[in-house]
Amino acid sequence: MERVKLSQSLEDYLEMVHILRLANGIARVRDIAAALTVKMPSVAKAMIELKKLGLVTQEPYCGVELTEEGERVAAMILNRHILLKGFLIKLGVSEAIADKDACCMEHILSAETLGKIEEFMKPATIAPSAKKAKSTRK
Amino acid sequence: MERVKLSQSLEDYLEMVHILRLANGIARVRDIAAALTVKMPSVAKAMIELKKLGLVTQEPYCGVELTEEGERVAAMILNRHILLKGFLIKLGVSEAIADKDACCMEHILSAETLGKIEEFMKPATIAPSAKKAKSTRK
DNA sequence: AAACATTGTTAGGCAAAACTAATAAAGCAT
DNA sequence: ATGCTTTATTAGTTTTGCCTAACAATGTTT
Repeated sequence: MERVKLSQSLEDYLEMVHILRLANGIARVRDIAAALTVKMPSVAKAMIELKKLGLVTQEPYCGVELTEEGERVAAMILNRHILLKGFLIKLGVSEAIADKDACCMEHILSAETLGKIEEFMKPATIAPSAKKAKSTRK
Repeated sequence: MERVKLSQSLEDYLEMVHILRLANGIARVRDIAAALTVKMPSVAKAMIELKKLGLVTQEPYCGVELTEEGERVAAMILNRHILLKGFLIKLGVSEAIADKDACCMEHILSAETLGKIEEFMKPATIAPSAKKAKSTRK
C-alpha cells in the first residue's frame, strides 16, 4: 500500500479514465483530451506518469486500462467529486457550476473537511443512527 | 476598472501583504516568506509581478505597500477567506484545518458558489426575506 | 567606524503542465 | 493494396512558480 501523492492534474486524468471507462467501456486518448479540454500530447504525457506510478496500463495505440490500485484511487476521487457536487447542489448551486467547483475542490480539501461534509449530507439518508450508533440522537 | 486575473499564487501573496499590514502595520519580504513558507526570492519575484499589475508599490529594501486597487482586491480575497473559514467551522471543522482549506478554496470557487455559501451563513441575519423588503425585523 | 548579522535582490536552474509541429501507427476507403 | 483520415506518440518550447547561491544594502555591535 504505497501512498502515492498525485498532483491535481494527474488526479483529473485518472478520474477521467475511470469515468470514460464507466461510460463507454474504453478510455481513448482522444476522448480524455476532449473531456479535459487539453490536447492529446498532454494526455500522452500524463498517461506515462500514471503508468510509472502503476495506476494505469496501456498497450501502445490502445485504450487506457486501470490497474487494481488505479481503480481504487480513481473511485476514491470520483466519490469525492460526487459527494462535493451533491453538497453544492444542496446549497443551491446550479448543477453545471456545482460540477465545475466540485472538480476543483476534490483535489484540495482535507480529510477532516470531507468527513464533515459527509456528515452534513447524511442525516437525511441515515436517520438517527450512524455506523456505530453514535449517540441517541443528534 | 481593469479586470486583472491573478494566479492563485499571486492572490496568496497579495492577501498576505494585506494581512501583515493589518497585523504589523508593515509587510516585509522576510515575513511574507515566512508566513507563506516560501523563500525570500520567491516573494521578491511575486512582488515584481504585483507591481507590474499595479497592485503594490515598494521602495527598494522597504516594506511592501498596497495601491488603492491592490487594497480593494486584497480585501476581497480576505473576505472570501473569512467567509469560507467561518463556513467550515460551522460544519464542524477544526479551526486550523478550516483555515488551511479556506485558503485553498478561496482561489477556486465560482461567484455562484460563494454566493450560496454566503446565503447559508446568513439565515440568522436575514430571516425569510432576502434583499428587497428588509423584513420587519433584523 | 569596522565587522558581523540581517534583510533584500539578482541570476540561474529545475519541475510541472500545458502547447505546437512533426512523425508514426491504425482504420477505412475506393 | 495503395492512399487518406483519424488517432497516438515524440520532440521541443513556453510559462509558472519554486529553489539555491551569490551579491548588495541595511542595521547592530563593540
